[in-house]
Amino acid sequence: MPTITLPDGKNLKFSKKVTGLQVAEEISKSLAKQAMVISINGELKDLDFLIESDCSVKIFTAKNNEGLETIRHDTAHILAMAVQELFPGTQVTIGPVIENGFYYDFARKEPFTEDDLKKIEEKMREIVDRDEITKREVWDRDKAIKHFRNKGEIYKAELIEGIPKGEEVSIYFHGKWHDLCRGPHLSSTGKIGKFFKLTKVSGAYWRGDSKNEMLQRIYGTSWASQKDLEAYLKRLEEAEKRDHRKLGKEMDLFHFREESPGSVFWHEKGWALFQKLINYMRARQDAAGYQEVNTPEVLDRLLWEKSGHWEKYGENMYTSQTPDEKVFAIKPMNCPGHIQVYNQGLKSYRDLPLRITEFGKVHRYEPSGALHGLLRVRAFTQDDAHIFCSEDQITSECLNVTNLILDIYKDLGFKNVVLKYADRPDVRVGDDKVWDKAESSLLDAVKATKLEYSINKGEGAFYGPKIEFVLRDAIGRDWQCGTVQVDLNLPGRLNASYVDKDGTKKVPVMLHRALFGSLERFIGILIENYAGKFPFWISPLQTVVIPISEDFEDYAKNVSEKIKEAGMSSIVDLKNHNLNYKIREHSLAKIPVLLICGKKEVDSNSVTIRRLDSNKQENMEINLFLKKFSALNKVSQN
RNA sequence: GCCCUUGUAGCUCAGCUGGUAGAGCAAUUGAUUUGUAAUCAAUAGGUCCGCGGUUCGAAUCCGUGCGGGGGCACCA
Repeated sequence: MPTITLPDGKNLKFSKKVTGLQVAEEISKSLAKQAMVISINGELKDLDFLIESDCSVKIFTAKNNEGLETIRHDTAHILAMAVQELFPGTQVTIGPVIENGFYYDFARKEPFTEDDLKKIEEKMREIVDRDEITKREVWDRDKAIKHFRNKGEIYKAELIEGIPKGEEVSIYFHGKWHDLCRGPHLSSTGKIGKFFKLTKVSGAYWRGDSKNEMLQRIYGTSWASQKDLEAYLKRLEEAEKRDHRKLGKEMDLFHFREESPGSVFWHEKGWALFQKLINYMRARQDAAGYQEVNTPEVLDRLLWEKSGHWEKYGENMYTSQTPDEKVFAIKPMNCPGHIQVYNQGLKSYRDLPLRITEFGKVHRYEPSGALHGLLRVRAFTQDDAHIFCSEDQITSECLNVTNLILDIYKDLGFKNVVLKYADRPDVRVGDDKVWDKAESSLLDAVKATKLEYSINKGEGAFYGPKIEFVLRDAIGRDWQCGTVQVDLNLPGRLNASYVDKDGTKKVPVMLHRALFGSLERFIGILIENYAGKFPFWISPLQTVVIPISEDFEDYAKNVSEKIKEAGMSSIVDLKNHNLNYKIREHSLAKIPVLLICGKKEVDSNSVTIRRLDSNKQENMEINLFLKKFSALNKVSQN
């Protein structure tokens, strides 16, 4: 005689055992129709789960996340079903729900083609139409292992072997086809709907380990309605339009080429952007008490051996042998160089904290498959700094850095930032006591920001705990940029020291810190965030002056010169094209401000302003224009 | 690095089953002198990614190398 408590606190009494579906029917017919899954005391179950005793029940429809995820999970199942119907002999492995969709990994010799994807999709629709009934059975472990092994499903058999003893081995049937699965599932394949699409095929290692064989992964997306599906596909299209590789080419910012994979050839405009960011950073760091230095790009192998990089990071390092047969490495990091600068002259506790910064260009031999436009390169410029301090100064220094980072992100248009805090990994150097201190100091700094943070247990570097700064862009994507890491290792290894108050020599703590991370990467993110339409102050080409006809060329040139004198960038478009053409061209090039000069402007010593993405025209006296836009050219105006 | 896929003019792309390449835009030249998102015409432009093979003949088929793309792994 179960009594069922609903989320609103109401109780339903039943005279016998009931299924989730019956509970839904009791509430309303439409709910029963829309119901996807239920949860019993917080645990998700199938709709036909038989409720025997008192419990609290929630009923989920496609409008709930739980319902939507079940739809996706079911879509993954019918994908596997369709594949095995079309390509007998293909083994199924795992098929989880992921953000916006699902995938399923298959073991099959022949690769799936784009054409196969279409066929599979058709077959999936057919399976939905067949409306196969779902049935759940609990099997004996050994029976299940034997069953799948006999079927030739060795991966499934391996998965069952991995299920802890005592846990149920549940098998789900959709008609005759069945699969090992935890569930829950929809009551029949017809309930999934047809708002899905297979999106791509790729390789994926069995159990995510590159030592294992490679499986074929089919990705798909699945939604509660056609409208949702279309909206999602539209979002993908929008993201594609913002792709920094595409915009970089269109806007003539940079290019890549075969001779140096993963290294950027910056063009004039891209480099202007780069320089603006560096100049901005330089001013910010100056104000924050940093000293900027510059250290060699090529350093003797001996130093890298001493620092530990040769051993731990060697396979990612470029090396170079000189005619005298010495081996040098091209720096993958700036830290050893900065410690060498620190080591010049005796340091006292009065010198701490000592903040050394460098826009250092580093080279890392990244795996070819990892390269991705500006976001993952082999040569990049870090806005790197190393702060040498005492243990007591860790918290306040971390907090300084954090505040600086947040402020800088805000200036660049990113207001939504979350933190990730990572503590000691299993393999690490240093005393546990020192780790305790470092971790709590860092965590204090995290808490002091009052920002949302997550803890990544055991994900810290081998030399110390770290904070990572994740910013969210205009279309909701997350990017990891800045970082603060405590280093309990390197200063000692490279003999850094200071004389403390009591006259004894101590090893300073070193904080690694990057704000943007990599300038290259950050610019990639900026391009995508703004879709190439940068705020005025960082726009690489801020104004184009357009004379209406040849008669006004001198006037236009003069205006352009004045703009440059006022510290903004400007060109004059003297090409033999009409005004419409030029406006279109420069608008597509995402120039923020177009200035039109004709008779009217000459007569009144003015310009007519047309701003990007607006067809309003504003006439303004030249000096006023210069004054107004000079102000806009400062960061604080954004 | 691994799996799949891809490489044709400055750019975007076409080129069926093998018969030494084509469009639009851009460029150049000329005409036009233009008031807020494409004025007209002419001209020029290519080692079809590199190397090797099959073939009478390869952009096209095969092998291989390099690069790009999508994932996986990697991102101390």
